[in-house]
Amino acid sequence: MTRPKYELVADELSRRAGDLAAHDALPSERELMQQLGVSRMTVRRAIEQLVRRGLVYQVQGSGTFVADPAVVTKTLRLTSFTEDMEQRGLTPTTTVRSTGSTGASAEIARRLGIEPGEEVFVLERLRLADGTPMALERVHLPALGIDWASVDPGTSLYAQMAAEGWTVERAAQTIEAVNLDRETAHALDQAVGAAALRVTRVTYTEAGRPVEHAMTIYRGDRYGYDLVISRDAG
Amino acid sequence: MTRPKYELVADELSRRAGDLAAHDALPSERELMQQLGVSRMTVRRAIEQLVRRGLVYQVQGSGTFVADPAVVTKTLRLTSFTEDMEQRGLTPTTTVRSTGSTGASAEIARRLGIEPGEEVFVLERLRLADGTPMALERVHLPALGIDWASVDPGTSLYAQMAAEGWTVERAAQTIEAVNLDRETAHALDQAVGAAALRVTRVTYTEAGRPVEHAMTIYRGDRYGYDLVISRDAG
DNA sequence: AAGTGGTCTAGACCACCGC
DNA sequence: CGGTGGTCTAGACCACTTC
Repeated sequence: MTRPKYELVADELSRRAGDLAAHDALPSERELMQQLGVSRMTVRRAIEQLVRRGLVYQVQGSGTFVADPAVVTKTLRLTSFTEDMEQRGLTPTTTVRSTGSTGASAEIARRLGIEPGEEVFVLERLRLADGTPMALERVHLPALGIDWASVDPGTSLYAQMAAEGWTVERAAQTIEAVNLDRETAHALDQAVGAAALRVTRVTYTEAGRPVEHAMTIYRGDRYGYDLVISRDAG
Repeated sequence: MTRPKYELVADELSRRAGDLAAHDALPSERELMQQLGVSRMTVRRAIEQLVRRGLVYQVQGSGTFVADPAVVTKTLRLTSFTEDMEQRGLTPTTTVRSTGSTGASAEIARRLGIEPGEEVFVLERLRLADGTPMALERVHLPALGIDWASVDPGTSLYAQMAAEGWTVERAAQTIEAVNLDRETAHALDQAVGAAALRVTRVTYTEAGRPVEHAMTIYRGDRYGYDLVISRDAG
């Protein structure tokens, strides 16, 4: 399975765009076909990727131009805590506070698309970055045919699911601001009442099957949520 | 300018998917070409849109299937406060607290890609939903050749910019949790120290030109930030 | 009028799935 | 093996910008 041609073309164009100044024009699509020896559709598909990354922009009747690099390419991606921290240059670690099984509450069952009372695996983990507590996370996992009790809860859950054929693809999140209660404040080494971000996430496979419900409390003084959004909806 | 054919096909397929159950298969691409009298590329382009919206998913060698509808299609879009509230079934209003011009601070200048001290228009607005204060917003606008002082600050700034040829396309946001200070708490009718969301946004045109810097404080007890994100980066 | 991106066609071959 | 989606070609015409 070699890389498709349009990705190679995208790489090449990405390199060229890097050598140009903002708002400089790239060669026209027809010129690129000849230079690179590919069809126009392949050129267009490559450019389409760069447009989505915010690297170039197109103007009908005029041309394709290098975008101003200020926005960077920090597109919104579904990432794990581990990836997230590593991207910030921090070393992530995890302390497991508790594990176990329970019957799903009405709320959790609704969000996971299962019946209330159905068995779910519950996991509470403290997430640290460079040894400092950053977040407290409570995860609910449906059975999925996985023996969660025998899985090391300190490792990546996504990797475990992937090994069993469940590939996460999409997540719906709600971000809220909350004041820390006594217990959570203590776990995060914060003052009671300090502001924190509560992120509630339901993760889905490509087919829309919910495979994880997670509620995470992030320290407000150490964590911010960065995202780039665009006007169209795809 | 009629709607392109692939959008009509996407509409038709969207209708059909609605009549099917989750995980039912759509007709194959080759069958759809014949049924709809279009080429395969047009069919694929239509399906591509539906995949991005999370409505269907494709499995190579197998087929195209209706996704489980639980995720909804609430994709992340760049919206205004007005659109946002209306989507939640609330009536948005705005109170302008102050307007004026000033020299850009180093931080604001950096983010807007202008020189420190360069003139920016500053606008502070209280945003209400059904009469209840929801957010306090401080906006910094670069000149852009627009006479901001003569613009009604209670209306949509994006609409004003669009009228002058500046189309917003993308925004970078940082979401943080903060405890309300005395002044802001008073404006939002909240207790001092209550948790709130601080959203700092820089808005860009498609070409990457910054056209707005906004810092908005949302009441934590009345506002949550919903978003759907996917694994790939485009 | 010439050149650009936007849409669309009619083919082809490849990689993968399920029988 | 046949059928599926994934990639790719070589054309064509349209809508738009620029001169």
